[in-house]
Amino acid sequence: MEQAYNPQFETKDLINEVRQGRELAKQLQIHLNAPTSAHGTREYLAHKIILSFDKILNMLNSGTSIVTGYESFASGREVRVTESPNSFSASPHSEDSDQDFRSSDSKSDASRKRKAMPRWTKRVKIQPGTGIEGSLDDKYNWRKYGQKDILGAKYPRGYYRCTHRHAQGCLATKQVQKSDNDPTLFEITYRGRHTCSDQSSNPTAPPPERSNPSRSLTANVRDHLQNQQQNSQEVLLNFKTDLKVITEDLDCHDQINVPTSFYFPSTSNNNINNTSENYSLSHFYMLGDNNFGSNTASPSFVSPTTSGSNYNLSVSPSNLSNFGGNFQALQASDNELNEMISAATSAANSPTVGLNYQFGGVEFNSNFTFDNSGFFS
DNA sequence: GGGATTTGACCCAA
DNA sequence: TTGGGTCAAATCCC
Repeated sequence: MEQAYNPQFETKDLINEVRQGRELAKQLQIHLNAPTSAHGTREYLAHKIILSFDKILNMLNSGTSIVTGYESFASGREVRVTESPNSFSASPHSEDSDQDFRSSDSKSDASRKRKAMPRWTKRVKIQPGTGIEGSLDDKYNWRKYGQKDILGAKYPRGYYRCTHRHAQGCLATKQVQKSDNDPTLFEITYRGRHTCSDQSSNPTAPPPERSNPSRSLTANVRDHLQNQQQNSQEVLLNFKTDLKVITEDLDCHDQINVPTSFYFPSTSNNNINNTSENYSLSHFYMLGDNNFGSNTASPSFVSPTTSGSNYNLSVSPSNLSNFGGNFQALQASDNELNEMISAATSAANSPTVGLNYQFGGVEFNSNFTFDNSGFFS
């Protein structure tokens, strides 16, 4: 069983705090658009917002799972990545079930080893009709070893282990569970890091995985996805070139959660007006570089395919820095806020939301701080 | 024939 | 006792 999320706060307090933070962000938005607004006022508002975020984090910090960001491979697929550094919920055989791994260690040792396995969860949304539901290609070779009907779940859970488990002793496993409410949404829980030679170039980052050509996506579909991702990254690079973020006045940069990069999804109604001094951002999503520290699980941020956001943030690049990358909060509607809180406080339904908080479709990770000096360089 | 998948049985922590 | 996780034989597929 998952370790229960233990909210040491009242949900209403958290909601109030988030709302207060949003109000502050809206005020900041107004000041950002007002040419006569004093710089000190903007800084004060930004500082208050950060304090509000810190307070929210303190409220949420009792959880066990850490949302490390989003990962996107293509339009139509959205991936939320969460990580739980230590697995306290593993079932007895989740990692040492094979005879090969039972023989050397005692069961208690194996259990401790298993509990130390890193565990993280992706939520992958796929487009219906693309034919990738069964594969959910994630670039490692997986072998299915079981399937179980889970109590209360509409769909069975599939159990996969690394194909190289026997040959190379790779202990990585994953579980694939289709969402009850949204059949296009899959929750993939990974356990253990790949130690096989088939791993990607960054063996310490949990999510990177390699395809299994024999039963995964067809080459055409995969190429299509990769091309789309590449196109997105080109957009990103263009934006990074055009946007210069000044951080010299940012006095709280050491605690600000900043994504690795920003991404404008080409399919949404974002409006990037490069011809004017300001950038009008109706959808300002974040895309990661997968190059964070070895202890983070692919802290990439992706574009959830939300649309119709009620808030259009118009900022100049220099002002952008004063908001420290958290301006996504400006786009959160009341409904979104309620959903965020609901998700963060409903451990029974979503055991991986421990430190999860989300603004306008982007989740932030309390353990994930980023020194933005040199960011966008 | 060999590797992958299916599925009923088994194990064991809660 | 229950239910999640895994085993392993049977079956499928290339």
